[in-house]
Amino acid sequence: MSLTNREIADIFARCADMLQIKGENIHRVLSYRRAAETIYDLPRDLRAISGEGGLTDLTNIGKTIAAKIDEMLETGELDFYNRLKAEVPEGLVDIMNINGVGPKKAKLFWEQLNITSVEALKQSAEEDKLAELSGMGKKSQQKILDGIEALSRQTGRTPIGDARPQAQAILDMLLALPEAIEGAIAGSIRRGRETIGDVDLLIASDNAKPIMDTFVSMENVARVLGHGPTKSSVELLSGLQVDLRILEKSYWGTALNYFTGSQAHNVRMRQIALDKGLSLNEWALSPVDDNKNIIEDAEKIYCDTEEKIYETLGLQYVTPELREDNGEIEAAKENNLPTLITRDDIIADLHMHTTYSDGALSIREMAEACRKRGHRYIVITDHSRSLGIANGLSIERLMEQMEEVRQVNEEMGDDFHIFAGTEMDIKADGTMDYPDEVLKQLDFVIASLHVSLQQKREQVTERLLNAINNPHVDMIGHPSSRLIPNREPVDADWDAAIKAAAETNTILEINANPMRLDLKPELARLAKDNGVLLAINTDAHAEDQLDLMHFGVTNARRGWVEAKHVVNTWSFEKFRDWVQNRG
DNA sequence: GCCGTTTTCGGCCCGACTGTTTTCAGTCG
Repeated sequence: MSLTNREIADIFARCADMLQIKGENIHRVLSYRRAAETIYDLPRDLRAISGEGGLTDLTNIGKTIAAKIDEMLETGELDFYNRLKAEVPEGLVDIMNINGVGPKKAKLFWEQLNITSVEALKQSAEEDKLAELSGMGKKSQQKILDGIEALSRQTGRTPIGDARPQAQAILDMLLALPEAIEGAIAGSIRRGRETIGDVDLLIASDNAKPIMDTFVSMENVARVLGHGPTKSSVELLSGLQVDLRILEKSYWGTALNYFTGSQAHNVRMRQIALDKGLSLNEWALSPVDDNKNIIEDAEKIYCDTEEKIYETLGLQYVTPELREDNGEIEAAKENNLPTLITRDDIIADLHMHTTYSDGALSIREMAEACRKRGHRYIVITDHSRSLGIANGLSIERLMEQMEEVRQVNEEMGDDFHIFAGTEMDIKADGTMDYPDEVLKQLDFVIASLHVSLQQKREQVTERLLNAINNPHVDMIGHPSSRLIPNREPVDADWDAAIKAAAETNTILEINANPMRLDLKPELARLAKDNGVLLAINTDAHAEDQLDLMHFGVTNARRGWVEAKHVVNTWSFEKFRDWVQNRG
C-alpha cells in the first residue's frame, strides 16, 4: 500500500477541515491546508524527497508534518487522521463542500441536529428544520438546498481551453458598453493554470451599475449568486461560475494584482507591504501604525499599474504565470527572475499529423498553414503502425510518406523546411513500434505512450526509459499522456526519466494542446533545472489547432522555462545540425 | 503548525456580500 502525493495532500486537507470544525486555532488549521497545497503540485515523489531527508526544505512543511508524511509513506495510514475521524464525522468534510457552508455551520448542524452527511442535511432542510437553528433562517436554508443542487451539477474544474473563450466573450460584450473604460480577465486564467475553478473578470468604470446589471441579466446566466455594487457572481448555463469586479480606473493596478492572485502570492505581497509599513488591498497601499491599523489621514499610494506596486515594494515585476508562491517572491527580491519564453521565440513546430494517419490536411496543406503562421521549419509526425485506431502507418506507407515529404520540401523553397518524422508508439511491452533500421532513415523520431496507460509504475517507467535510451528517439511526446480534465497522468518515476533524458539529450515535449499541457509546468521546471531539452509543439490534427501554440508557451512560462531551454526556438541550421549529428 | 534582516517566541492578509443576531458573524476568494 503506497500512498501518492495527491492522496497524502488530500488527507492533510481533510485534517484541516476536521480541525477547523473542532474549532482549532485557525493558524494551525491553515498550516495543514498550506502543506496540502504544497504537496498537491509537487513534481517529485514525496518518497524520493523523504529519502534524501529533504521534506522540511519544502515550504510549509515543518518537523511535525514531515513526520506525518513519513508515517504515511511507511504505513499507508496516519494515526492523527484516524483519531480525528473518531472525533469528527468525516461526512462533515463533504458538507463543507457545499457553497455557503463552512466549519461553523457544519458544526452547528452536527451538534444541533446530529447531521453527518449531505443527504441528511438535505432532508433536514426539506423538512424545514434548518431554519429554526440560531443564525439560520428561511433564506439560508434555501441557499443550502441550492448549494446541494449545485454540488450535484458540479463537474470539477474547467479546462483553460474551454474557460478562456467563454471569459473572453463575456468580457468583450461588457467592454462594448459605453461605461466600461478598461477590462481584463484576471484570476487563474490570467495566470495560465491548466484548469479553472471560476472566471474572474475586472472592469474599470466610473459608473458600475449599468455594467453590473447587464452582467447579471446575460441570457446565458443560469442563476445569480451575488449582486452588489462592485462585485457580482453568476453561474452560466454551461456550469461555469463567473465573478465580476468593477472599480474606478485609478485602482486598476492594485485591483488587477489582487484579482489575479494566486492567493498565496497575494499573502506574500501583503506581508512584504506590512514589513514596509504599508497595508496592501485591492484599493491602495495604505500606511499603517505599529499595530498595523491603517492611518486614516496618511496619504495612500494609488497604483494604476501592477508594475507600480512591485516597484513600491522593492520587487522586480512578476509576470502572472509565476504568481504561485513557488519561489518567485524570493527571486523578485534579488532581481533574479528568469526571462521567460514568449510565443515570438517559437519558430517551428515539431509534432503534427496529416491525412496519412488521423489528420485533416495533406503534407502540403499543413506546410503552407505553418509557413503562414511564421514557422521556419516543421516535422511531419504521423502515427505508427500499431495505432490502428488512428490509421497508423505501415513501414511501406511510412516510406511513401517520407518520399512525399522530400518532394513537397523541394517545392516549398529555401525559406521553409519540412523534416520527415514519426510519432511512434511505445508499445505495451516496452518495445518500439518500428525497428531501428526504419527509424534511422527518418529525420526526427517522437516516441509516445498511447496504450496501456494504467500499467504499474515500474512498467511505465521502463517503457519511457526504453524509448529515451533508444539512440534513434529524439523526443518523448506528451510524456505523461494525461487528458484534462478526466484522464490522470501515467504513474512513472519522473526523476529517473528526467535523468535519462538529460544524459541522452532526448527532448521532452511540452504539448500545447489545452487538453494535454504535458509536461505539466512543475515537471517542465524540474526537467529544465536538470538540463533536459524541451520543445513546445501543437500536435495539430487540423489547421486551427496550429493556433494553440500559445497555451503551450503559457504552460512553459509557468514552469519558469526560458527560450534557451526550448529547441524549436533554434534556427533552422542549428536544429538541422542537431538532428543530423544524432544520426 | 510554520517561520525567521523581529530567528526558538509571537506573530500569522484583507475586503465584499449575505442574512440575520439591529451591529456582526460566516463564508468566500
